[in-house]
Amino acid sequence: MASRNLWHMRSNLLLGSRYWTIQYSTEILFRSISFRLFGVKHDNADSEPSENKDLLNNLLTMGVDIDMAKKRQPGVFNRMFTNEQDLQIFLQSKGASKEVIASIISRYPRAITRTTESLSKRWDLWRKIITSDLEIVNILERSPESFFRSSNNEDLEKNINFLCSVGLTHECLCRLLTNAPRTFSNSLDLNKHMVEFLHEVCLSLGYNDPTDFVRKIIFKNPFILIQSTKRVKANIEFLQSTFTLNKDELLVLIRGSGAGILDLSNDCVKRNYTNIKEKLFSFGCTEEEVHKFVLSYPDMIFLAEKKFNDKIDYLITEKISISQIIESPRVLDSSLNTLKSRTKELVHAGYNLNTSNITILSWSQKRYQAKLKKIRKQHLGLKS
DNA sequence: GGAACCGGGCTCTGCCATGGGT
DNA sequence: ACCCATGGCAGAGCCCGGTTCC
Repeated sequence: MASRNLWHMRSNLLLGSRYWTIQYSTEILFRSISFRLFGVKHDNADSEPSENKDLLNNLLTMGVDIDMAKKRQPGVFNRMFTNEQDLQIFLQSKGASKEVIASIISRYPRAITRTTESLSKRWDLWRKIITSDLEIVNILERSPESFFRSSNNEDLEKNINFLCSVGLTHECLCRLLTNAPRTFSNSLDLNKHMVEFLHEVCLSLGYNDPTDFVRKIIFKNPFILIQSTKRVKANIEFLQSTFTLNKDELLVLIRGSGAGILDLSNDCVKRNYTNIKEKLFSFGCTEEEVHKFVLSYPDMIFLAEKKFNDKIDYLITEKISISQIIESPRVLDSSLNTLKSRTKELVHAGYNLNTSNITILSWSQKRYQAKLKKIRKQHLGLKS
């Protein structure tokens, strides 16, 4: 997933500027909200509304991309009161760099409408779960909307209590907030709704410990609470009908290896699965083989058409048979680049992929290198 | 000792639509 | 008429290593 890979880049960019803080002065903390006395929309469309000048100047000084901000939330620019300077001071005190703050406001301008008191309270609630300010800054930089979209701190607090009552450990809550921060900006009702839905699914599948079920699913798939029940329901139905699973089999799948694919958009699941099926049919596989193949490694449904086909086609060109692939579905775990470099190295070392085991293609780097070394040694021994 | 099995670690935002409030 | 809060959607992998098995 491209967006997931970007995360590393983003955190690296942040590293350079994250290790500095500003002494939090109470004088600064309790500064009044900046406001424009005549903060109503100007009638004269030709001239820049004078009431916006302070705001625009402030934002420009802060390095905010005003065009982007205006495009995203134009309403913010018509407000009488905004709080950009206090927001900046607040975030700086938490260790956010100027660039990060500018990026946050550019992407989620409504952030400047929050009061320092509200921000401070919200921050403290997040700090109940996440132990360091910098980690929170990191999340905000990734996803400003998750923190700023709601100012309902009461619901946030109730959400935390609710998720605790579901039986999630502190560690799990931390993972949830780090990976799916939107979960905590959901209304309490929305989160409850999903948990109730999962309870129902659990009971309908004949498992009488719904709490355990929900805990397992959230552990396996921290993103589940930011999906719609409609989406999750459709995906469960898809799994059941496509693979004609009985209750037990479905239960094992969705709280195990299939938990992740509940997040995918329904079209995407169907599209990717159809592609897998057609691709394998084109090599003469039966429907039964396709089912067995996908169920043995459901995550392959994450693979978009191009990636899946490219990997299969590449392996075939390397004289690996389709039956070898469906016997070892986890080889598709590896990136195309890994598959390419390893097949080349192995062939060069005298390893016959067509007659030997191909699971080596998906081993961890450490194990793979150790094995490759032995293969090379063996090959040299045979030659001499 | 080496491979198979299997589970886990990382990891989800940015945009649009809509209903409610003023 | 406008803004805000919030629900929902599209999008789309790779790697590691502990334990068990032979």
